[in-house]
Amino acid sequence: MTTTDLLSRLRGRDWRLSAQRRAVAEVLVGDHVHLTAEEVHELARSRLPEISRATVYNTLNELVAMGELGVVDVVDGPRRYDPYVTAHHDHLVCDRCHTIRDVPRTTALPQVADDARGGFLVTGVEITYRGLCPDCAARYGR
Amino acid sequence: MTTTDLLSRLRGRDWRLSAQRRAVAEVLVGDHVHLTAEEVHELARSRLPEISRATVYNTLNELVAMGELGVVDVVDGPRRYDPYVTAHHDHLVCDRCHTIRDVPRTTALPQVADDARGGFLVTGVEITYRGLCPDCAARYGR
DNA sequence: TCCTGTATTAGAAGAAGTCTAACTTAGGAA
DNA sequence: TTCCTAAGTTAGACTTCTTCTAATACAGGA
Ligand SMILES: [Mn+2]
Ligand SMILES: [Mn+2]
Ligand SMILES: [Zn+2]
Ligand SMILES: [Zn+2]
Repeated sequence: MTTTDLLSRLRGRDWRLSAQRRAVAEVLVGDHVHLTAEEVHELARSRLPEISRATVYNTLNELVAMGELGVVDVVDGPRRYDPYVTAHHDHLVCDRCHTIRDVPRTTALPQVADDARGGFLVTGVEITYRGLCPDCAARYGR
Repeated sequence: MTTTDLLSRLRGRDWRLSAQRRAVAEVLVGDHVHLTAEEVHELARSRLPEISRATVYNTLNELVAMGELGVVDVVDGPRRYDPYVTAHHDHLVCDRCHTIRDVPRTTALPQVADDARGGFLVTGVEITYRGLCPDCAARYGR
């Protein structure tokens, strides 16, 4: 199953697609990618050397606000941006080296009990599994 | 049901309980509390005016490493510290004002499918519901 | 062409957390 | 008691990550 990629989705949007924004979008390709802003900047520069850090941040923030990009927060270290928003999936995060791995969401979506919701409007749910990646488990965990 | 509070749990530990550490622990009381380091510092100062920011951070980090304190990351804004570690529970986070509400974990723990785990050692799982708190929903949401 | 709002830029500024090096303290040994 | 040592504390510098600012560039419409 091929999911529509970020850049194609953006064409169908009312959003000016400048050279800078295109460079950012072109870099965020693939379903299992979790880049930092710094990595996006680095990669975008290889296409458009003069692109600035501010524009990268601006663009990433806009894409997140548009729902075209997800954010994964690793607690330690910079946020990561996830272009795979077309299907729900969860994340496995290594507590040691902060590697992220996608895992499909098999279980039914957990729900908040009505009596615990207390007027809160729930719009989404994130499941984060924590542990040690194979490398760190070998070196460290038992 | 009364859960044992942080300070009582710490007495049973091999951990020197200085005046500073006690001030931090005494402030982290209650089951539905999610304070920032800054807030902890502020409150601890009212008990022990000379306590420093470094000590507050040191103590919080140690308590987290000891498993006596949980961390909640709100994506935007500083981390929050959660003394309610005696029972698993999940969090409802307002995307607008970053208020956190505890919700009991009703559903069975989600599991990572064996074939997706790929050698990853899973030690925990966090479920975060996102949405709008009652106030923000009234002001913004539909 | 000119105008106007949007986009981009470099660098300053801000927020959050960590580190350093000096100082204090509390026990234990002598 | 006095001395010694390890652990704890402190102020403030520093790092990292992100946002802001103010100047400039650009693009599309009148
Ligand atoms: Mn992902
Ligand atoms: Mn909680
Ligand atoms: Zn790892
Ligand atoms: Zn809110």
